[in-house]
Amino acid sequence: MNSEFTIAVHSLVFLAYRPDRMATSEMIALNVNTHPSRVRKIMSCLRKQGFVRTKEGIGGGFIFNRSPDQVTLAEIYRATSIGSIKPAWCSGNEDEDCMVACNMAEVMDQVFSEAEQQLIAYFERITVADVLRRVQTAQQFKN
Amino acid sequence: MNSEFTIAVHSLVFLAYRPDRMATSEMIALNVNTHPSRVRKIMSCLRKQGFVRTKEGIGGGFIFNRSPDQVTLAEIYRATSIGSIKPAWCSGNEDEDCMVACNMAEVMDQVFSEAEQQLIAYFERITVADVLRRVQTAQQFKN
DNA sequence: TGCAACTGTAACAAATATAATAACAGTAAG
DNA sequence: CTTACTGTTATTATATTTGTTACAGTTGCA
Ligand code: FES
Ligand code: FES
Repeated sequence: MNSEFTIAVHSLVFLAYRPDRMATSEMIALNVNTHPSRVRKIMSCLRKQGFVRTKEGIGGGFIFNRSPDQVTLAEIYRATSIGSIKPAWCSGNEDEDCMVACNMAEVMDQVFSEAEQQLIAYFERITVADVLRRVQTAQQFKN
Repeated sequence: MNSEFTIAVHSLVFLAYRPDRMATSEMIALNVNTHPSRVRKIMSCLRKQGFVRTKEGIGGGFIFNRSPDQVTLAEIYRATSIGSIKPAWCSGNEDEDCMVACNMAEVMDQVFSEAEQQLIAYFERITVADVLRRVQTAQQFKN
């Protein structure tokens, strides 16, 4: 899995945390620890799916467009990283004269696809608000 | 996830498929479609965990050391790829003066770790023998 | 005993994927 | 009309993954 999912979740949690639920790509990038351009790219994706809206021009930025306790990690995963648990590399060889060589790629495809469904089912149970609460809990344990 | 898990599963299914449950790294590599050296590296790992035993020297190779219907994908995953669903890149920054920046990495760690448990729970339900059966089924649908 | 066919392991090279950065057009506020 | 922002693409740097080579160690067998 690449880290777009992580960045998307972090960005939304950060927005949820802000009183006005708004921040610029620069502020988010600083918080997430990456480049503003990368944030914009991923947020642009989240905008197209309705998670956030954007305001261009001066005083603009990204604005959380839904309720943090309604947005699940499953939705974010689907929006940013669907298919990413399956490795790009596939085993086997269709030209080989062996049932295993010819069909393993397809079977592993099924397996990874079902595995991803399990993952999504788990993410379904966690909202952005939950993650923010976990952050608060983690913070408390430091004090 | 890198593809060591895929290669390990494929190799064991291939061994299970063979009447004598034995094959050399060259035969496996041809079937899997990779380099014999890569197969040896991964099989060496499986040997240390008792999935296979090896015979060096002439007429040697890798031998399935357990019953294919007793070996689950969960065990293979744990042996080869534990921790790999979590991306290496971590968001946040401990030095930042923000609760979210400081704790997201830890929280996402938890989330990915729990997600991986779900994945493993699913893999627990699939054996090498099951995968071989799926291969056979996939083959039938081609005829 | 010596050759041939294997595994075990490490080192290196090539290919690919990921992340960072730069650049610039478009937009809105003031 | 300038400033602060997003949107998007292109490029570069870095990290990861895969392929390949090399060679020592092991075993069977003529
Ligand atoms: S920016 Fe990569 S999936 Fe949206
Ligand atoms: S060879 Fe990579 S985990 Fe075993």
